[in-house]
Amino acid sequence: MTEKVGPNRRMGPVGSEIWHSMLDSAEDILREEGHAALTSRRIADRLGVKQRLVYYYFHTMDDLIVAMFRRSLERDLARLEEVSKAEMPLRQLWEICFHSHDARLISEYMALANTLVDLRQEVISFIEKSRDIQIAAINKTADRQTTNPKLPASAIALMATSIGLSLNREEQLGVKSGHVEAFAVLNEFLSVLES
Amino acid sequence: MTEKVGPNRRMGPVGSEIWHSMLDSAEDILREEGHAALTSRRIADRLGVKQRLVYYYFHTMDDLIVAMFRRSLERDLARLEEVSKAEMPLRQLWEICFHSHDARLISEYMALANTLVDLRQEVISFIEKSRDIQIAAINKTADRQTTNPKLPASAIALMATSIGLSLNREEQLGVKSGHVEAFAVLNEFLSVLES
DNA sequence: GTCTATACACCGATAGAC
DNA sequence: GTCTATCGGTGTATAGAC
Repeated sequence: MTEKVGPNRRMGPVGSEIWHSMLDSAEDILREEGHAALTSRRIADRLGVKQRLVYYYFHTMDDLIVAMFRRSLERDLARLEEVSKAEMPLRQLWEICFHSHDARLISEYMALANTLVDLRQEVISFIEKSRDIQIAAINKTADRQTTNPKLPASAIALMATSIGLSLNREEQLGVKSGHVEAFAVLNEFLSVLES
Repeated sequence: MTEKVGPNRRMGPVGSEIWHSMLDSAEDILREEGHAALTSRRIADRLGVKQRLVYYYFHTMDDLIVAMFRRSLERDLARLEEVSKAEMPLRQLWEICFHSHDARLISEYMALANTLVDLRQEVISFIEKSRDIQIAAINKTADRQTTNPKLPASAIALMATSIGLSLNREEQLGVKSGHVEAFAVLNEFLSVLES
């Protein structure tokens, strides 16, 4: 599993225990201290190892960031797919969308994606895949919709996700205006689709 | 207008021409190259002056960032207030929300606000003020709403802004799923409120 | 697998001259 | 108002030993 990179640079195995530990630490740093603190030295410090070791497991810091995002992306998609097998999955999907994501982490990834091309590709891929899962779930309940005219499933998926993101973000910031009201609207809509 | 800071540090006038030029450059850098490139040296380079001068006009880089955000915040709020004087301002408000903001710049500010306390305060203030303006505008058209039950203005404001943000961001990323459909839904809703 | 040691670039911030 | 000069710190990434 070891791999060569530079002229004299060996690489460690992908997916090993310490490989995961490093991504765990990186994620904690990104969430707790932000992108400016996400450095190879601080990751190593958290684990009690030397900085050099980070570069044994990841070619560059950019690669580490992409690997970190892709790992959580795969976990999230697996969860969405699992939940959407249920008879009436919309409420659970909404719970995942709203509760299981850290708004701060998301905003850090979004900013990083502006300059990191490979990460941007992963972000796009995640949005498209999760939307497809949501659309399929919403379509299961299409005949229960009472709005006139009926709303396309893709529009519902996009709008619900958008609102979830903002509610999440604003709650973390401490903004409250409109939140109770928006929750009520969404709850009513969900009740119509899933008794 | 000059002001003292450290023991031997003079400060330049706030609001002068070069003060604005520096914020303009900073904004360009943030939009085009991201937060990692937003340094005093690069700002100076863009203007053809020396790095030291940036610290003549701003105490710290954090102060510069806050000043930069506050300046655009004030411009935006003034525009929102101006537009909302119209008889039927909702379409114009929506246009501003959707078209006049650079999604990339917003995401950089959001990430910076995670770690920069003063910036976070400005962001919160902006969200609350702009929401209040929107709510007032929506309330003007309350009697035209046909949904049952009627949606609270604060919920409409939050939801519309959220969807606008996401549409904007996703269009810039290149994601298309659900966009045409969501636009149609919003357009229909706007048509009901403003013939 | 983990380490020491190191090259080299860049950053924030300041003192003080012109 | 703008400059030269500089300090101390931190970052990425590599070579090569144990």
